[in-house]
This record gives sequence, structure tokens and C-alpha cells, in this order.
Amino acid sequence: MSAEERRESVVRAAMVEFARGGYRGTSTEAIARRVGVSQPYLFRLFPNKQAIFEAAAEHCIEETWRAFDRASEGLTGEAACEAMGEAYLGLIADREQVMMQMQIYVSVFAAESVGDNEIGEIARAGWFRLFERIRDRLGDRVSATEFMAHGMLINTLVALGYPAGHELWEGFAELNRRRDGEG
Amino acid sequence: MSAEERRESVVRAAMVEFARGGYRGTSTEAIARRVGVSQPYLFRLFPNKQAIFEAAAEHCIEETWRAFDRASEGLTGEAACEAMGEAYLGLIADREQVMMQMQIYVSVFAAESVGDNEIGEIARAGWFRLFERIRDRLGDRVSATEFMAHGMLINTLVALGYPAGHELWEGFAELNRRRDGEG
DNA sequence: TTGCTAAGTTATTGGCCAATCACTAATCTT
DNA sequence: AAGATTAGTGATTGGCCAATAACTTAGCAA
Repeated sequence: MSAEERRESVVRAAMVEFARGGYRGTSTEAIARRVGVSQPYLFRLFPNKQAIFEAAAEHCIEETWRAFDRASEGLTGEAACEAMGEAYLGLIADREQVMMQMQIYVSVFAAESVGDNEIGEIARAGWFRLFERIRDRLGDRVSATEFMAHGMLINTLVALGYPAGHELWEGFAELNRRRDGEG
Repeated sequence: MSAEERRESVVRAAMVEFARGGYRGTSTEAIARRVGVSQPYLFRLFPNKQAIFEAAAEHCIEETWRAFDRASEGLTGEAACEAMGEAYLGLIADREQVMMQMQIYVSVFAAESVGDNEIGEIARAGWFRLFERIRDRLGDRVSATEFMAHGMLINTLVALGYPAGHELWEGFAELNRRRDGEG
């Protein structure tokens, strides 16, 4: 397998592992095992552990957008909003995608606390790009902000692991119904 | 100082450290240093590191509610919502309070991935209790859900470290103005 | 003043982990 | 077929860290 192909499989494996354990709680050994290569070989493909995390973070944000894009292609405004909302509910079927997003958020502060702004800049740029694309599709900033807010609530409910049918999920569903009714 | 008083100061110190580094990225040594005691003494006060994290998590959620409670005492409905929204903006002045919340969220999944449901149960119970109290104050479930969603968006913007005045913050402010106008 | 209790320390250990080094095996080039 | 490039491994190391064990100090009661 070429180095470039390997790098891609490392990024996918890293996403799964980092989603579970976070940056500090994930060993390069665990990533290597999942890829099926030796641990030292990761350091031929990436300069260090942080570079793997950054690549996984980039990939995660792009993947999120692709899911929204696919779901709402050709739509705008309220129709796009509904399509993307459904896409989000599909996305969270695997908790890992959501968890990786949250791991990015907490890693920014940790990194910046020790003087490293690199992850932060990647994350801020990536997240803002996601926001802009959503805003362009929904047509206005306020709708996009509200969409993101709902997304962040979903992330939290998923992370905390409330089972389907819990009152918190019901509350969210009711909120959506009411919004769709008004909109 | 009595053991009980020490335990309380450990919890406060632990919140700061865990907020920055997360569970795995925080050493008991760092917590002890912040408290001003030796590292092994922590294990006289708590059975293990996880117990310290759990205590800090509990404390964090309770503290959040106290801030809301103080701000909205005697108010209900829309007035309570505005008061609590302002309180939230005050809360995030120290990024640590917000970050500890997010660290709780990601720690639940990490713990449950290795078969430990304890943190998860504490976090789910604590967060739901927070939700119920807010719902009771705001008067209905949908308002509470929306309030929480906005809170989770704020958490994310804070975690990612967007500076005040960034378009994302402006979008949020506009959303609030519009909602207040309608409400 | 002795003996007890509660607060606290120093020293240590066993395990994990990122990263480096030196090496091997296969494929491609000329 | 020789030399060069590319993919990949095994062994190791130095540092960190949770937790334990053994010891110390200070107050207090009889």
C-alpha cells in the first residue's frame, strides 16, 4: 500500500480512537493496531501524534459537511434545513462522528493552555467554514446559528448517552415540530 | 484543616485542572500542587482519581444551576429566560466552568467504552436535573430545550475560542434579539 | 507523659507511552 | 544484476503517572 493510502487509513482509524479516548487518552499503539501496522510506522507517515490528531480533526469536519451537502443538494431555505436536520440525525447513528467533534472542542483549550495554538486555528477555521456553508444553504445567518445550536444540543445528548425516547429527546422533537409548524 | 474542608478545596482545584486537561490529561500531581498538598494525600481524601473527577463533575453542574438560580430568583417565563441568558454570558467569563462541562460530556463516552458507567450515570442525572429545574423556571419543555441548545452553542464557541465580535458571536446576538422581539 | 487520633509527608514501584534507531524486504530503474 | 527507493518491523529508552507503604508531626484526652 502506498504511503498516501496508508495515511488515509490512519486518519480513519485515528478518528475512531480519538473519538473514544480523546487526545491524551489515545495511544498511538491503539491507532496502529486498528490500522494493522506497527506503532513506529505511524511516525514515518506523520511527524508526531499531534499531526495525526489534526488530520483526523480536519477529516471529521469535512465529513460532517459532506453529509449535509449530500442531503441538501439543490435545496435552500426551509427545505434545506429539514433535509440537513434529518442528515444530522443519521450522522449521530454512529456516536463516534459526534464524539470526535466534541474531542476537537476540548482539545483546543487544552492545547492553548500549554501555548500551542495550532489545533485551535485549524478547528476555528474548519468550524467557521462549516458554518458559512450551512448559512449559504439556509439563506441567512440566524437560521444557520439556530441550526448549529440544535446540533450542539444533539451532540451533548448523544455524548451523555440518553436513550432514544428519553424526555430530553422528546423535548427536542417537540421543538422541531413547533418550528416546522411555524416556518 | 479538616479532611472535609480539604476535600472541598481539592474539588475546586480539580475543576480547574480537569477543565484544562481533561481526565486523562490531568495528573493528580497537578491537582495536589494547586491545592498545596502532596500528591499521595489526595488518595487519603478520595479512593482514586476517578472519584475526584466525579466530585468535580457534580460540583460543576450544581454550580451552574446556582448561577441560574441566583440570576432568575422569583422570575418565570420570558423574564427568567432573559435573566438566565445573561447569567450564562457571565458564567462563561471564566472559560474553565464551560470547559469542565464539556470535559464531562466527553468523559462519559470514554468511560463507557471501557465498561464503566458510573460517570455516565452521574452526568446524565445531573444534567437532567439541571434541565428540569430550568424547565420549571421557564414554564415549558420547549423553552427549556431551546435555552439548553443556545447554551451548548455558546459552550462550543467558547471552547473553540472565537474572539468577541466574531461573526459567529454576532449571529448569536442577532438570534437573541430576534427571539426577544418575537417573545 | 503517655497513648491515641487525624493530618500530612517522603520514597518507591510497576505500568504505560511517544518517539528514535537500526534493521529487513520488496519493488523499481537502468 | 546492482543500486536505489519505498514500505515496513523489532527493540529500546527516557519520562510520566496512579497508587501504595511506611513514616512524621501535632493536638488532645486521661
